[in-house]
Amino acid sequence: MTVSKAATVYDVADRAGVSIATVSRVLRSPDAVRPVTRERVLDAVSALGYVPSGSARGLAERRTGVLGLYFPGFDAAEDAPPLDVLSDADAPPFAIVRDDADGDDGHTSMLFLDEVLRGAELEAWKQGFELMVGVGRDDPDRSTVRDMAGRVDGLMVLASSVPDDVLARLARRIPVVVLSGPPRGDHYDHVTVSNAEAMAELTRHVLAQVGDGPLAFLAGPEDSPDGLQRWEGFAAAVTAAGRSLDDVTVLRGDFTRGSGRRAAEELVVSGAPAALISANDQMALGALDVFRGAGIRVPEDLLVTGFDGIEAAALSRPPLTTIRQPMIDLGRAAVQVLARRLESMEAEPVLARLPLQILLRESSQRPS
Amino acid sequence: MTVSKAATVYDVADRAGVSIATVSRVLRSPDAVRPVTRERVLDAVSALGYVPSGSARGLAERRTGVLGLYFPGFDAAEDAPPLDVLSDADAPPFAIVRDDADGDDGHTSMLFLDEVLRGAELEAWKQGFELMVGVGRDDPDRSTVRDMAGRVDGLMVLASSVPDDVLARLARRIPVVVLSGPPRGDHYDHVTVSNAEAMAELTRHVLAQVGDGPLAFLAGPEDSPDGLQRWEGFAAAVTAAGRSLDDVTVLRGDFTRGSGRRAAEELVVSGAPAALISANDQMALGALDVFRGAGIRVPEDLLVTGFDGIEAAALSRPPLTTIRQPMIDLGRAAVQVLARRLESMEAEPVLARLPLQILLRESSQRPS
DNA sequence: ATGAAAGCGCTAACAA
DNA sequence: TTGTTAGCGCTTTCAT
Repeated sequence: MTVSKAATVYDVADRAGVSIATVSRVLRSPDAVRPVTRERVLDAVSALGYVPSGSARGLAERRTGVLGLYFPGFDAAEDAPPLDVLSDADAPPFAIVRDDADGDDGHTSMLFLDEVLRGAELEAWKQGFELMVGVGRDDPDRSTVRDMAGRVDGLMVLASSVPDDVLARLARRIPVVVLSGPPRGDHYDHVTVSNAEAMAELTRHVLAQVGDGPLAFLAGPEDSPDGLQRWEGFAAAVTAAGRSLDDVTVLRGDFTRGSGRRAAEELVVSGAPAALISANDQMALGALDVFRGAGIRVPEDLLVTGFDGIEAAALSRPPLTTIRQPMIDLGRAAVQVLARRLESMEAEPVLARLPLQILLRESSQRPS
Repeated sequence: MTVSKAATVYDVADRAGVSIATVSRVLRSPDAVRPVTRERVLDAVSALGYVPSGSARGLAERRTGVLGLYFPGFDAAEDAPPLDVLSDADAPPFAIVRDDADGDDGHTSMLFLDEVLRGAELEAWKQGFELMVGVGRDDPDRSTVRDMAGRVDGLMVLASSVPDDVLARLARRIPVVVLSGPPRGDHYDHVTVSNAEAMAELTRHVLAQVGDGPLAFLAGPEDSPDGLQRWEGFAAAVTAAGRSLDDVTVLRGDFTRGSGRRAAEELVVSGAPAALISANDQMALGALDVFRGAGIRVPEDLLVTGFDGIEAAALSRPPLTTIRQPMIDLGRAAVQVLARRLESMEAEPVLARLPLQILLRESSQRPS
């Protein structure tokens, strides 16, 4: 644990017998320095294990080279058990668990965020930025995101993870790009996807098979913008096909597997439709479970589709047709937009839309 | 895009009619300031949309309040397609894909890192730190991790993502904790798991069922420290049971599903053992596929176990017994260790070992 | 309770 | 090509 009190430019300059300006030059524009001098400086640098202070640089340069990515909070996190590695040193090296669990809800939603993060990190690296991440929690004064805003050159904010007023304030200091979700005014750049259009297309695909057989839609919570857009896409396709929405059985869930199961049970009781369009995968998977149990065959008796493209959707039986968000590309795109913005603050606000992938799988293909 | 040139303490001080020292006080120790004054300052703060500069703070305070997390690179990333959102504005809103893919290799390994990250972020938040993330890539001069080191108060490094010399150098400036993987000397704090012990325990569990029936071990690549530790745990349990390792059929794979399949095919030809212990889940899953195809029943004819606890292991048929790394806790523990270290540089290096979870599932339970 | 002033470590004019 | 020097925006003694 020998952490010496960090060498500075002065130390390096001393040791190399040059001025601090020369040290700085060697690091930032090596060619502006005579090779011999440069060598001497570099030697001093490695001898002292010198690493420039990001804070000092940031202050002098008036830019940090860091981009911030801010996520909505995943509830359960706050009350995670108070792990304490340091005290229980002699814990057993393993624990045995009989595991009969069947898939956890909630957990999965994170996977999307992970992918966005990966995309953002990749692109940030390509563009020469570092990445700082933060998660929105029930922070009374939103201090985290504000702290972040003070440390980064630009901020990427996922959907509704930051309330409007806070966002507006941060945007006065640094550029902000809003990711995924409905546009939030023309003061920010946006990167999003065409939820409604893709859902409409998928609905057309289903309608083409079921003709005017009975339809059910499994909706998300009322306050979900995504859920709403998906419903709108569905509704548009249905009406465009000359059918009335009154014929459609609309069930409301909360995006969890459990709520999907409950909805399906209702359907089983009231008589199964020809197709069930779900606003997300989790609910569709829950429904699939129930249908299997009830002896309703998918896709022979009933077509089912989801939305999101989670991994479990590919592994279900039958594999679930779904629409996949290009999460990695969302992250990458956000960084690109931000990087561009950083170069020209005057340009018009951007609204980039990324294409969704409709993954046709067995659950929506009626056997001919 | 109205990004004004960021207000500073001076602006706030002017507007509130106080000195910059008072502004600073209001923000850092509000009680040291008379309530009326404080109000006046806070008003100015929100009127101006003031957000303190992290760089200036970091410089003055000599600590940034940021922790760094550095991952090994996931190869394929570098040559990701050169996405360009800004140019193709009128791309179609969706694409239709007939998806018959059966599970992708490689991708999954990332999930672990994601969880570590989540744990680290959670704990960083609890401890009042921000988190910066970086991925190790084939960076000639490792500039990314060095940049990070210059910006953070402490660094968490995953396994072998940073070469020894670089690591040693960074550790001269800031505390470093090494996560998961074999200890790398006593200059760093470590947080890791007991690979070998857990594998030994799992092996005992299997041995208890197969008696002295023939055993096969599906090993990872030779140069994998994890793979090695797992083999050692297995070997220890086998010898402790009074059996010779010469009886064991050892197959070598590369941690991919494909290599698991190939190994299983060999086994099918040469005659299946009573149990197959695999060094990771992917390979075990590949093997499971082959056995099913060959009409070998798991667990009736053959027990199979994996290692890692990936999601697909819970969804396979039969569900795969495996050992799960406590990835979230690894992340949390790393932050805890780092935070502790930041308070006392003199304390002895820590080596924290987290317990693994042995998840017993159908694939290793011979029906009685 | 508040203000004045000295840095924190670096970059970037400007001089030499 | 190299050195001198004035900030960058904040925290923190030390006075008052």
